[in-house]
Amino acid sequence: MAAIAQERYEDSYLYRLRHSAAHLMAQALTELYPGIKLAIGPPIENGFYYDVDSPVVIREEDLAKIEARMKELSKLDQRIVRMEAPDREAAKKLILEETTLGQGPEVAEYKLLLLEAVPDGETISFYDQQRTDREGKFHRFLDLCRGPHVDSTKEIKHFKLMNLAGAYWRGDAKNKQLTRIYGTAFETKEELETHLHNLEEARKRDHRILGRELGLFMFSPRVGPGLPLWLPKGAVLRDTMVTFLKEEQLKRGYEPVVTPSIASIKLYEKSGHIIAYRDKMFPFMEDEERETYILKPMNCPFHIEIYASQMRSYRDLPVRYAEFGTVHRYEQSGEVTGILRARGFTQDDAHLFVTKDQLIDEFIGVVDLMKTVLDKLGLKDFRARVGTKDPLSDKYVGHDENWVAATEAIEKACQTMGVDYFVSPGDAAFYGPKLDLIIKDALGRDWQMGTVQVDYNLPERFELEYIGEDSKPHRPIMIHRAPFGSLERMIGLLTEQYAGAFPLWLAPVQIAILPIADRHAEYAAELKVRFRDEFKLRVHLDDRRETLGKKIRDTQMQKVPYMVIIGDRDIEQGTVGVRSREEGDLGAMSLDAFIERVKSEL
RNA sequence: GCCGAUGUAGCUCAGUGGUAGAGCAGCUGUUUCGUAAACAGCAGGUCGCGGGUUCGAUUCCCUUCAUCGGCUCCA
Repeated sequence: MAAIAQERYEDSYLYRLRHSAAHLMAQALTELYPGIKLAIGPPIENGFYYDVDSPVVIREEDLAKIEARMKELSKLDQRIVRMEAPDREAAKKLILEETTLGQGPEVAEYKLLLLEAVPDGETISFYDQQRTDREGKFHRFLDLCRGPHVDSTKEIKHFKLMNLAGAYWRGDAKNKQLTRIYGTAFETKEELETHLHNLEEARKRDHRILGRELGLFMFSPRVGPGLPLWLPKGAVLRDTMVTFLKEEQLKRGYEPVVTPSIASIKLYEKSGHIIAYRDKMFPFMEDEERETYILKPMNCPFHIEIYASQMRSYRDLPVRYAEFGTVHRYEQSGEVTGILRARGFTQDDAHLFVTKDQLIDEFIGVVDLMKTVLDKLGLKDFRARVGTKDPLSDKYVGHDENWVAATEAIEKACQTMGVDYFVSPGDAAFYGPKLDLIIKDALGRDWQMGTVQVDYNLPERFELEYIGEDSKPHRPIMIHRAPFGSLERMIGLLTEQYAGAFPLWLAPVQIAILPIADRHAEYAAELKVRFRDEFKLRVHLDDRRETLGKKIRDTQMQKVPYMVIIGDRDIEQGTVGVRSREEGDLGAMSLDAFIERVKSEL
């Protein structure tokens, strides 16, 4: 690949511009909301934000007012000047005396905390927005900041405040929730408009909208939030994906298993989920007279029971149990997002029980399967994340030495497979480190998709064993893996990636037959049977009494890959009029030629 | 769960302190058509649910539920 030296976003003018726009917004906020406490205001991927602690509630309708004041402040052509504090004490003095603009030391609350967090030896810098008014009076807006910034507020011309959100101080839910104001800024008006236009376009690709329009899935308030109902077309899509993966897994030595949706609480006491996962579980099925049952949030304990049901020899390993297992997790109400984040979903789950010596190879095998899956689905834009333990959290189970060994195994497998990855502390499962595939949705949000997790802990808890060559019992290692992650999330994401125009092999309806007039319906119906039974294609016959133009329009909006139009000429000559979703009218061709074309694309 | 916003017909959206409209979809009839919306008529809504203010609430207020954006958390 050509090595074009590309400027990092962090080093770009745009990045500085957005950072300065955040400061400009802070200045406007300070004027409009006396007593407001500024926290942090960095540039981000598509703009910037500033977190503030406001004495009055800031509402969406206030954004226009803030924006208007920013425009005025921009035009004042304030010089943006970097200042460095010689030491911590001087910095503190500046914060208290200059950044507060006479509003009292309490407005500097967060800035003082930020100052404490600056490591020793690092330069403490401030950025000042300065101007002298007509009377010769000097004005400033000073903010503790690493920078860098643009030279004048005049440069900040093309910006827009986007939305409001609550955001916890330092990203910790235990801390106070601040008000975050998001904005975006660009160098030119055209770029800003293009960005806003792209956002509009992205909304049209939203899987929740397309899911309804294309008849894939729905939600019902009588069923409950986050519990999708799969409609016929969505169910076909699921089946298609399941069939594909089952075939791949069969080639790779997986064995199918099937397990129930609920289990006795004893199973989860044994697995440790009851402690680590309780707040994510649906309410327990409790009854004084009977045993308590739990709706399963995970499949692993069931597969473990199957493994543990008999003596295992080292000759049996690796054992690979696969199940499309439907699980239910009580996600917090604010985090349910269509089928990307549902409360009931089906994992393409499997658990591999391996010896220590097999771990790397098996892990490599899983990574290879994932590559195959991503390739088949046409997903190219993903990142691989190695999730490791957060050293500050106590939510994890298991011995440290196992965590270290498992993490090393994952990294080694990635290196062997040539997978580019990044390490992310705190993103491990509670029972072990993992490799996750991260993909962005239409709105640019990251989603964790496929996952591979090494687990030394559950075999320990369940006292799993196999008899080794030495005739002695040994503990197997488990690998949890789900190449899709879940059918729901993967289908939601694919819907957005393809804007609903699924590739031929996945499309719920592959071919629509459109008879032109009633007299062509009988022939069209025969053709439908042939497409379905002889050529094994998913076909829909549109025999409504509508004009051809109407049928074409409706079919196109349903994103069906091929339309086959049947009129007098076709019946006489044994042809079909073909229209492709992407290429439009392809004219008449023989049925054989059309089938050949379709087959070649599958 | 938390912060902000939204909730009117199946969908997209108007609208008002005096109990509601449009387009598309649906139904009926006419049209039988060659590559992105034929024509006409009809029907369809406890204005998310509950409470309050008021002579009167879909409209104002409160509560609650759901949804959307974000935070936190996750496949």
